[in-house]
Amino acid sequence: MSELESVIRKLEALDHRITPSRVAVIASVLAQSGHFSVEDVLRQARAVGRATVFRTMRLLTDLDVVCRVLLDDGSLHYRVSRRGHHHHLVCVSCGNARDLDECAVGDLVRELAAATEYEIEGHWLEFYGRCAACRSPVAVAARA
Amino acid sequence: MSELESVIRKLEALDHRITPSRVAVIASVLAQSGHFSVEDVLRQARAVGRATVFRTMRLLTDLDVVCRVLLDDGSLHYRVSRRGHHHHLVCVSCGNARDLDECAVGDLVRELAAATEYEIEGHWLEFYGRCAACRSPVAVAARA
DNA sequence: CATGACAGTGATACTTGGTATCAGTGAGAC
DNA sequence: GTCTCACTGATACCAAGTATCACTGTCATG
Repeated sequence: MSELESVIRKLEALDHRITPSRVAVIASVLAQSGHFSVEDVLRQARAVGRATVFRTMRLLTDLDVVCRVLLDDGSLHYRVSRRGHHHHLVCVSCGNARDLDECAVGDLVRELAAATEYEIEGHWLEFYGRCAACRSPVAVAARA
Repeated sequence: MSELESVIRKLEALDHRITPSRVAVIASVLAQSGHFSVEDVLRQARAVGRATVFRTMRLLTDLDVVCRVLLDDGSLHYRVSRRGHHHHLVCVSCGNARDLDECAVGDLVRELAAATEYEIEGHWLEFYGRCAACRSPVAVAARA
């Protein structure tokens, strides 16, 4: 079963209709490498209305098909989500994002809950850095 | 020395002028309890132009007088910053934010850097939860 | 088949949060 | 006095996202 089909099954399972517009958006999303903005999807699925793209992105977010990535300039991007709760490490130079295998703040959340009497419901964690490729002398020279 | 004076000194030290508009914005910022939006400041310093408020907020952010707080609805707020790098725990019910004493992901950053060959430059970490007051039966009953 | 309900649609107007522009102002240097 | 220049407010603008609305395709029912 292709990824596209599997997303479509998810939609069907929740009584959402499978429409050409939705398929176009989903296909465009799945074709993205790394993280992408709604604009990227809009550009690739020109036939689909702006509102529909936003609506479909929200649907996909609710279905955990994509997750949101907060860039260090404050802009919101998306990324195909192939696992559950996790965090991202975003290269500020080339823009690539990689998923971190597990959520490393679970212990922290428990400690915090005990220390503060808050009931902790969620958290945002993103790391920003420079990937190996962007740190290599070649890349550095090319940028200069 | 009042907090206001101390902020003014910081500005002076960096050759920024002390103007009535800036003083009004800074006073309004310092008067806020917890986190606040630019709109809150605009509302309290009506005589000051919109652009100037935004400009001054950026100045204060650069000077570490305030820090930015990302709310769980994605909106950006500010908070008077009385220490260095730290994170926030925001109550999703009453909106109060508290500072966490230290950045708990320092070790994590070092581990990550070793594991991924990224040079890690920064991170965003915010926790969302429900504070003790908002979890108390009285508060729960009052909300119902 | 008719028809009615309704999820979904695209165009478009709007809102929100923030930035760019620009002519004007006031304080200090000379 | 006058020149410079940081700073100002008004305003136009921009990007991202949402609300509205008339329309469409699908499906269940009579």
